[in-house]
Amino acid sequence: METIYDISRETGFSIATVSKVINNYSGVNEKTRKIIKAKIEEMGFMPNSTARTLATKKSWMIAIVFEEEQGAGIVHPHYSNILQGFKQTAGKLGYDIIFLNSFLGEKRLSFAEHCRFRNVDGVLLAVSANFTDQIKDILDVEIPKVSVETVYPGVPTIISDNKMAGKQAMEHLYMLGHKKIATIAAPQDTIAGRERLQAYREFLKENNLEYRPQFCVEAEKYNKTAGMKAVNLLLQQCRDEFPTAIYAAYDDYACAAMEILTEKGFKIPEDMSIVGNDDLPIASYASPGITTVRQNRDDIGAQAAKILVDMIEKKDQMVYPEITRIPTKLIVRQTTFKKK
Amino acid sequence: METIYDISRETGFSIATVSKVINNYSGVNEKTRKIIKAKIEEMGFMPNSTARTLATKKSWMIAIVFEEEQGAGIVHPHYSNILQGFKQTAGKLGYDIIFLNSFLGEKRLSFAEHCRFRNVDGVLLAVSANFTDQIKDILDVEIPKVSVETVYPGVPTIISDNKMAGKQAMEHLYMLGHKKIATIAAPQDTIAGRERLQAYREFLKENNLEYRPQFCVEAEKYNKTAGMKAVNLLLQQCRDEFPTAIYAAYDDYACAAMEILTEKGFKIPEDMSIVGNDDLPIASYASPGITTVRQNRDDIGAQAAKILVDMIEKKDQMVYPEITRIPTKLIVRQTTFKKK
DNA sequence: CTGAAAGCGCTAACAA
DNA sequence: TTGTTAGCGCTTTCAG
Repeated sequence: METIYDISRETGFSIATVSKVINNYSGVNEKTRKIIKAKIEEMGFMPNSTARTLATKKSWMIAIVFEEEQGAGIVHPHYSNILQGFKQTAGKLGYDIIFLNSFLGEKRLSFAEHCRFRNVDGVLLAVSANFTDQIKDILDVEIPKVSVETVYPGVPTIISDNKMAGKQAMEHLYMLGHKKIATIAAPQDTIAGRERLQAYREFLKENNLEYRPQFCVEAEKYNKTAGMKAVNLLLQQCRDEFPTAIYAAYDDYACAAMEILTEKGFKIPEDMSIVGNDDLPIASYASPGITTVRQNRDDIGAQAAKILVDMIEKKDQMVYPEITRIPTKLIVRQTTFKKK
Repeated sequence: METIYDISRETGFSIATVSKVINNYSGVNEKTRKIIKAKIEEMGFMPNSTARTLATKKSWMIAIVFEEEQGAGIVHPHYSNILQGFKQTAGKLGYDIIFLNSFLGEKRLSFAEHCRFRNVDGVLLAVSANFTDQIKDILDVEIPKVSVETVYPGVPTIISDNKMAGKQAMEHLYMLGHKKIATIAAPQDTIAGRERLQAYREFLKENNLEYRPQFCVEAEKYNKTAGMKAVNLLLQQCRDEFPTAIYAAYDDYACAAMEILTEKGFKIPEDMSIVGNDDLPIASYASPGITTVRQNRDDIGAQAAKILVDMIEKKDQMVYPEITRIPTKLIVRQTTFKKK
């Protein structure tokens, strides 16, 4: 592998000057710059990031922390899409992404230790609230970090505007003429869950619609099984008077509702309108396609990258927004119906 | 940040001895080892991987190359699950995963250049055939690499046993009494597509079932839209005589078939049995759940990691299997039915 | 505008 | 068993 010494030797200039042209520094004669650049090209020289990092204390690497549980982390479409957006803009800003393992060889390593070991410049926290225990050591380390999905004190968080999401879903249903709208809420120990439910209640109030407790159930988890349970409970609670529409605060719940209702002889959307939330792949795969509120995951990732890089590069103590909201968007498909 | 110099100063031993205990080398008095270890613990010292890499030429990093197109790469459940498996076993073997960008700052960088820049020890190619152009420069670089999904000459490939998959699907259908089995083949410019179709034809032959060309269509891509097109073509071709079962070589096609057939008044599985392939999330989400052949992605990832690390660590020119097959498994759900 | 030299933190001969 | 020393490839003062 060529080094700056090779370039130096071949061109007759010192390694210092070579280094200067590599880094596009000023204070180099245009002529010598040309010569050196040509030689670099000719020899196919590529700088060594390791040596550079050792000298500058800057690795141009961002660590990313995921959960490693079944169905979560990188294999979940929500996170992988955020990562995609993050990676792309971080890349354009010059940073590569490194995945932190909780192992270093056979030895267990905390995420914080691992960050130090690898000299990463920043970290992206992409974990749900119930993973907090395993990353809390990282919260104390002084390195810049941002979070998506879960809010940690002192860590700028980039997250969907869940209130907007809930409102968009409700507004759509209301515009279609629905007044008796039930909801399957997401777990209330997550922000998304709380805010979507809050939006539901606020919408009712603002539009002088009655809030009926029996129209409101909470799923225990973000998955279809929990959704099934919640739907069954809802149906049981509403035996006397059915809603005409459901705002399912997570697409899996919408999916569960469709399945159960269809089985019970309901026609979707004629007998029951359903709006999901998130626009997971299943929403468009399902038949009929599920009307839902899309999270702009690309943008969440992109904003997270931008803010993180800002934090890394502007060492000055400027303050970063504790929480950045990314707008959501209603996607109308076939599970919602104009009430006659 | 503490360095070995700090440990050296505090304990009175030289940095060489400190280094030796850090690396668990022999030739250090047990007593001094204890002392040094204690001090390391006390000061919370953590070695600096950058300095280590510079000195040893080994980064303990594996690069991973993904496609960056819509719906492919990391956001596709197939790849993200493989990555999950890969990451886990690579991690236990001491390696971290780094994502290569095609950018270094504003400058475009080839994957090969990027590998050199980052001093990675090996690379995992996780791309489909139609991405070959963009990675072919990496094929020439001398660094160890493995591939999943696509076969490149000279690169050990770890991939599902697609023949087994096709056979398992067909056998299941045959055992249920089906003789008129159609197939929706996956693109024939991919190995998976070719092998699954081959298995279909071989199965027919081995069991003296007639091969009818009109029972066999090929989708253009690995997605639902292509599946829809293929299914419509199939139905058109079979107007005279319908099959009683379909082997859809990709779950999206199975999904498409279900949707179209249901709409046309078929009852699934009573009127038509369907077996998919891959066990993507949609297969279990769908209602009825799709019987399919599962790819063991965890294992693909794990094997890939093992082989790659072997290649990295055993410099000797031992030969690695050009292609490693990972067994598949039939997952019976509700879209297959015993023919009366 | 150019270059000499120190240093980033660690490893690995080689001496002692 | 321990320590000295010379790098690894690059950046960065500071002289010239």
